[in-house]
Amino acid sequence: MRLTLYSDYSLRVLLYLSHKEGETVTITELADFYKISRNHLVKVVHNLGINGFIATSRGKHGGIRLARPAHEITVGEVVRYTEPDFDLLECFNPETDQCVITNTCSLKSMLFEARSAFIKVLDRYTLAEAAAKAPSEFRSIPILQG
Amino acid sequence: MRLTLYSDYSLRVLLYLSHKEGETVTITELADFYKISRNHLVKVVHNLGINGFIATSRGKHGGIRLARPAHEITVGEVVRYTEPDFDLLECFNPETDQCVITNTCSLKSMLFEARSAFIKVLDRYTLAEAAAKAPSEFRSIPILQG
DNA sequence: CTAAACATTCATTCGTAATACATGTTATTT
DNA sequence: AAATAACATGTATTACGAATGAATGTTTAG
Repeated sequence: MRLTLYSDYSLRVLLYLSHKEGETVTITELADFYKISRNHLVKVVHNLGINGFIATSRGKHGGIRLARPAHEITVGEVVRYTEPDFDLLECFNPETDQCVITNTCSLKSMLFEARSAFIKVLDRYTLAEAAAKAPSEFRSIPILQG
Repeated sequence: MRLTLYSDYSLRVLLYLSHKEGETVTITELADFYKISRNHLVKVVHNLGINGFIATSRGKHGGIRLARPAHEITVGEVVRYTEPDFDLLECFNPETDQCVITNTCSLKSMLFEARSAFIKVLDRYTLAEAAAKAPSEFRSIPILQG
């Protein structure tokens, strides 16, 4: 279970902008700071603009900045717009589901509930909080690797 | 955000065995019932055996059956053993993390908490419950597709 | 001894995330 | 008006790992 690097990069861009709220930042500056592919960031920034998280301006002295205050944008909201999907099981997508027991097993609703719990946590946190130093780690339940 | 088909198939195998608790079932029977690749199931079953979820017996009249009662095996436990990892962000794996802000941002702890909430829900449900008909859907928080 | 079953390893396919590239559009500056 | 610096947008390529396939080994019942 992973988020895409795309979501990861999207959050990093918004975090950087949160630190410099109000200022205009260029993609090149972001790529240099994070030491990641400028080409990939181009797409990430483009998408963030389309979804209204950032305001973009072209031309000389152009760049990007947060379109809304950092304390009004939740992490959950961002992730919902950047992840391609949240289809945990085959049966989550009725278009492609071919499982023969979809109608008689309740795994789907269990995973639905788990997914909701996941998103709910992320909806409680804003970019402003994420940009602050981590207060502690919430890893109360250890994850075992198979 | 997805689980692997491998985890999906693992759960399906255990669900089938839950329905036939005590009986011995062959991989071929499972593949026929679910109409999925027998080769893939071979691996799934092998892994479930290694991790103690099922008891396997070779030779004529061999097969597999649950190694523990269905009501004692939680969905969360299974998923933890079948998913390759739960590394939601690059910074989740210190071995490969190259993010330059890992130490000053708190996204990691937020995602940790969300992940714990996710697993916690799945730890509440057993295979016995999953094998029963779904009572309802818990989809309280709608997921938007980017 | 044979057949039926799982055990185990290796090889291949395939989807898609990740990346790279090329060209277009806009706006500022001189 | 021209040059430049920035984002916009679409296309192509690469790379990784999940998914699948195949082959051989081992065990057990009859």
